[in-house]
Amino acid sequence: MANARGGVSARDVAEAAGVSRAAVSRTFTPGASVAPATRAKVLAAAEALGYHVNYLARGLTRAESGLVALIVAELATPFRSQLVSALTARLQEAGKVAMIINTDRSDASVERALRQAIAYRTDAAVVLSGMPDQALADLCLRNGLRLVLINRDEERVGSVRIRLDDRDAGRRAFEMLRQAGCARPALATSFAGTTSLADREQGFLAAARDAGVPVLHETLGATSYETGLELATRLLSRPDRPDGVFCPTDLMACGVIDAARHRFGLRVPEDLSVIGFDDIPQAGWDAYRLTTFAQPVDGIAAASVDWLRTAPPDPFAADLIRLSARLVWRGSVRTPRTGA
Amino acid sequence: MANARGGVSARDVAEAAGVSRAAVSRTFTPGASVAPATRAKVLAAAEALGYHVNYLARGLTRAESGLVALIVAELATPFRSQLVSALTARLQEAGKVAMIINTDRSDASVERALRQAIAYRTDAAVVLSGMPDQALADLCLRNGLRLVLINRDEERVGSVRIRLDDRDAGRRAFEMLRQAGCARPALATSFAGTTSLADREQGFLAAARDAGVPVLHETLGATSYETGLELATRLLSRPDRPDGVFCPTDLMACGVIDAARHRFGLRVPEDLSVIGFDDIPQAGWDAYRLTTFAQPVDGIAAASVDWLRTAPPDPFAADLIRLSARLVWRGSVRTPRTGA
DNA sequence: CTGAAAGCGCTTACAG
DNA sequence: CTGAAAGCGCTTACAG
Repeated sequence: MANARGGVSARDVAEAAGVSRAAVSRTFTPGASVAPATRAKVLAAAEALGYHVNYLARGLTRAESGLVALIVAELATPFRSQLVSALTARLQEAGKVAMIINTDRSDASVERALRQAIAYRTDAAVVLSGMPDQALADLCLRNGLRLVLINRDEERVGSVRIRLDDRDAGRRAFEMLRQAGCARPALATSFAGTTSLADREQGFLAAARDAGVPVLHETLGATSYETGLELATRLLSRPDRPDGVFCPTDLMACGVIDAARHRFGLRVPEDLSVIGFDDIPQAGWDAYRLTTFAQPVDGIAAASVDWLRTAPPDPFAADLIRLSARLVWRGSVRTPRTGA
Repeated sequence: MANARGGVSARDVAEAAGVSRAAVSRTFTPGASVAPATRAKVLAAAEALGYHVNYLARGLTRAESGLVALIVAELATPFRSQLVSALTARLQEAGKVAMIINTDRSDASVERALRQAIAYRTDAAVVLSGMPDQALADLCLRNGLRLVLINRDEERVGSVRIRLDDRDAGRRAFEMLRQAGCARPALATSFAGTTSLADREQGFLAAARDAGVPVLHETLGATSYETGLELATRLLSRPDRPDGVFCPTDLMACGVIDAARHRFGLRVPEDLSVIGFDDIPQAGWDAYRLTTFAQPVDGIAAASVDWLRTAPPDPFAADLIRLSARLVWRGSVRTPRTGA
């Protein structure tokens, strides 16, 4: 009981059990060779004293700390919190523990977050928001931590990116609107500049171009419910009112639906078809029944943790894992049958 | 560059700067005395090498690790994720970092979580889900970590509980329904047995008893949207159909509103008044406009972190901090004017 | 299988 | 203000 915070250490246990400190260490190291009798004595003493291996000290001698940093902005958002939850669970299964670091998405705050991760010698940092430049990524590498970039576009040597087929989903969204008989499709976008968002939008626009159909397009604020509300208000106030709209985010789509219904007295999908992206829980609620693309949240988490466990560290490779967004058909898009 | 994971250490910096390791340490210790010139040399060398103080090692010598464990189940729920987000932010402001540990709320998993926190020598554990028994709490204390119990009822010596005036809110909910002219008030509860939930319900029931009004009461499942849907379905199928209902959770309230509207064709609040609790973002959405009690999420986070910073550790005291839930009046309860 | 010893990267009295 | 030294709590060859 002689350390800085008065906890119980391996030495206390060793004394109580009448063995060496090494024997205590071995007892708590899977696979180490300890005689059953020794082991039993150690375990008994440890239990009696309330001993727990100090992972901080262990992290100092071993190559791994067991810590993984999750770098994220706006954690309270439905999609974000689902992803963090899945990541935390998967990490736990793999014997790691998640440390969460908030950012505001600015370069400075992402840098601060990463430096924090380095200081704690986390085994890896999973970036959900913002984007470190290559110099920062190199700094991480040099300090022995691996980088997982989720839904980020630019490649960084020594890291893995996990991406969806956003562009393709955007195209499919357009096709669905066409098949639903929408004559005036619209796109509601935000100023949040992440590439996964941009890809969804580009895909939609490209498909429209190919089909020779003009699209009504409004852009505003963040990817929030409130933005959806306001965007719909603008779109639906136009003389050439759209009859179908694709939102790169479910939160925006919920806002669009509510504005259409409650502020314009429109019916969804009869008067306006709406397609979202993410498949947050609210998308399945009776008030929305939103047709949307589901992000494979658990698949993303599993792929991240798997890569960390199995991919050999390679400071020159920039890995890429592509996952698919699955269409979830609910009631917010007209079917040809229900059609106007 | 000689450690287990090949990172850069204070020794490397000391060599490069031509000073002692102690000088490097002092440069990164606020308030330590270092000559400006020495400091400058160290900083330059550190920058060039990409050095970061190893917090794991620092945590070994100092009394604090800077780590705080957040122990939580169902992180992806709106209220939970808001609280975790606020806690993380406040902790960060205080120079700490949050480690999140998932539980399934069972005693075994809470114990596992706490032992994990002890192993990492976190400065504190904030318990949002489940409840450690006194023996476990003692184990934490003995290992130098403080306990913050949020919305938990039983007191634990050596910890602080942060509680709301749940009982009172329950009473107020009943009064509101009465004033709205509801003749057949109902209570929709879940089987989730936390005391804050129970207190809200008890308060409601007690007020009804005092007023001599019988209350229709159904109980089911978890505190989820789905439970709300099902509970409303049962309640609204009864011959003595309620005209007002209090839900101890906004998620349940959203389910109740959706069932009333979309499955029974009822109007809210004209046919059914609904009151929730939490004030999750969705409560403010146009589809719900839910009248509810707001949990002071940031206040809870601030109080937690403040206590950690300022309350002197006392292994015999069981502190209690009471916060108020603020009524947020929106449109889901009839006003006497709109009344039937 | 076991213990003594060295080492991981820090910090902190202690002399100077 | 500065450095040598001891110590925090572990793990891991190294002998035995």
